Amino acid sequence: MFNPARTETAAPAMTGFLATRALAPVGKAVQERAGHERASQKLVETQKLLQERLAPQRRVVHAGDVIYQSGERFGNLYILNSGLFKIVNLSADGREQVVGLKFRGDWLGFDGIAGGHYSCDAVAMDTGEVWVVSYESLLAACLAEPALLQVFHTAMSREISHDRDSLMSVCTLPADARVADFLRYWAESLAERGMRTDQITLRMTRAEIGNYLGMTLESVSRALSRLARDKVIEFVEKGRRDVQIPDVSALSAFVQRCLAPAPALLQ
Amino acid sequence: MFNPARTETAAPAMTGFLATRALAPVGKAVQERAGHERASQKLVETQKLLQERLAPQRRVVHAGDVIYQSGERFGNLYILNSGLFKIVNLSADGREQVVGLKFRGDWLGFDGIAGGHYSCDAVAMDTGEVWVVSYESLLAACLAEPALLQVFHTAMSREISHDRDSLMSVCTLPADARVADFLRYWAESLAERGMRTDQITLRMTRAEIGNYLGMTLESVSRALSRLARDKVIEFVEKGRRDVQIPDVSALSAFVQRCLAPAPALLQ
DNA sequence: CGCCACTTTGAATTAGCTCAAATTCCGTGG
DNA sequence: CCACGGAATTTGAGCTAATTCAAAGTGGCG
Repeated sequence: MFNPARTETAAPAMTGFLATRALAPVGKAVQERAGHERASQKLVETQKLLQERLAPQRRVVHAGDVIYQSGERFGNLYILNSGLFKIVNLSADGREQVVGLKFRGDWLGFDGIAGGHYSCDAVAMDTGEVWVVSYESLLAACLAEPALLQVFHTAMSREISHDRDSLMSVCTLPADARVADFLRYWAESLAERGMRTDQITLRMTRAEIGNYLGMTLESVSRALSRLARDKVIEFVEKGRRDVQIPDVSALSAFVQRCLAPAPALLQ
Repeated sequence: MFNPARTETAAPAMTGFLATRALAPVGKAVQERAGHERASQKLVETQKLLQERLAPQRRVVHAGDVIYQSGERFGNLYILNSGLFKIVNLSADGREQVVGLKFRGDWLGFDGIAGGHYSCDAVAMDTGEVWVVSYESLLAACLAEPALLQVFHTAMSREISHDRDSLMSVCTLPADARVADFLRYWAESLAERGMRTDQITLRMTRAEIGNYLGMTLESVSRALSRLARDKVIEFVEKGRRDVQIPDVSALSAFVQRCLAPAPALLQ
């Protein structure tokens, strides 16, 4: 639930697609940038369509704010305009699992459609802005504007595909590679959204990363140390929350190295 | 792709919701059965609605038939009327991962909506019947009949929730518990669909189960042996593909036992 | 009847976990 | 501005669950 005392109305100046331009991409490879520019442009158009057709309520959230909780009655979907959010599954016996990380452009709340109640928690990890849309009004708007329906279905479809990729990562990659793949995905997500990727801030503890990736916090720490030793990433001096990724493709190469069967040191 | 030589038109007698009644539930606990009856009834109504409004093309498939392949142009969604299907993700570097198992009532193809191409393979593991619906015609029908839209969204929502549960299972459960939880889910899925659950046939090899659960085939075999030793399951004599589950809740209890911190053997 | 694919079981190995200790960071209050 | 304390992180050492490797065992099917 939103903490009412902390709920604010978004200041118009920092919202909408205008804000995006201030954080223009700083990528290196020109053709990659072109792809990301396209994706970013598409995102901006989508946001515009949503804004015009739905006039969603905008809410500013802060780290720790709960957007919705497991068991709560379903009614709204949430479109993320900025900030970072985590999706947490809670089992009957108390196990807790981070099952998703969401950025600008992602939607929250799909899990509630089927059963009429949300089946997980959605929590802000950072200051951000969410657009609140009731499912009913979304459906109504979709009837008038089929393009909106396509946007909605696309968001769900992407979520399904990404969840499957997560499962594959957890099931087939060793710990070090999983961390590298996680950083790669994060960097690419930022790039697609038109944000800089050379230096990213992990707004989570090692324990949260580990939980999401199915390993212990110590394993995450060791993996990051190895990545730094191999110069695939670099820690920004003072503080280990900020990570520099000089070259995203080096992360993919690291993953492949982890998967390579034999090191073949000599000969 | 369907093998054209093997594609048949479904015989009317064995299709539709009438066929369901022949496989009425054989559950034990009365209240559980009531819940499953309800779910089963809902499923039947949904299938009826789809049939009336969409008049989908019906196809009989056999073990090994590929419903769609990664990279193939998206166009159709598939509603499963009977049979068992697996969803396989393939990574660029050749890793292969079973990311889903689908039964009667489930839908296939959602992953294709976002990118215009399917992003995984869907393969039949058994003889079954799928209803083929083009995404376009589905959307058109949804405009005329909003209940259909709800059915469609519910199917996607359930898929998202279940994918998250899978991730949680892989990330938080030890190998033995994962196998037990897998069997529990399978049995419950069958029960919800009005099929008998006391004796189920695993239509997959140990290797496939292991891949799906993120462990080796040997680990699956050992886990099943331990489950049998603990009388949680029982192998039907002659052949180890058929498993008897006298009491589904014993599987949940086994999972909890695996999670218990200390065995506390003495004192 | 015999082949072949699948399964089971054992033994040795190892990746990742647990436990523990030292270090760093950051907010808070003097 | 700096000292302090708690939380997060790093790193080491030993341990364990699960893997790999290997060898039987079993069943289905031509």
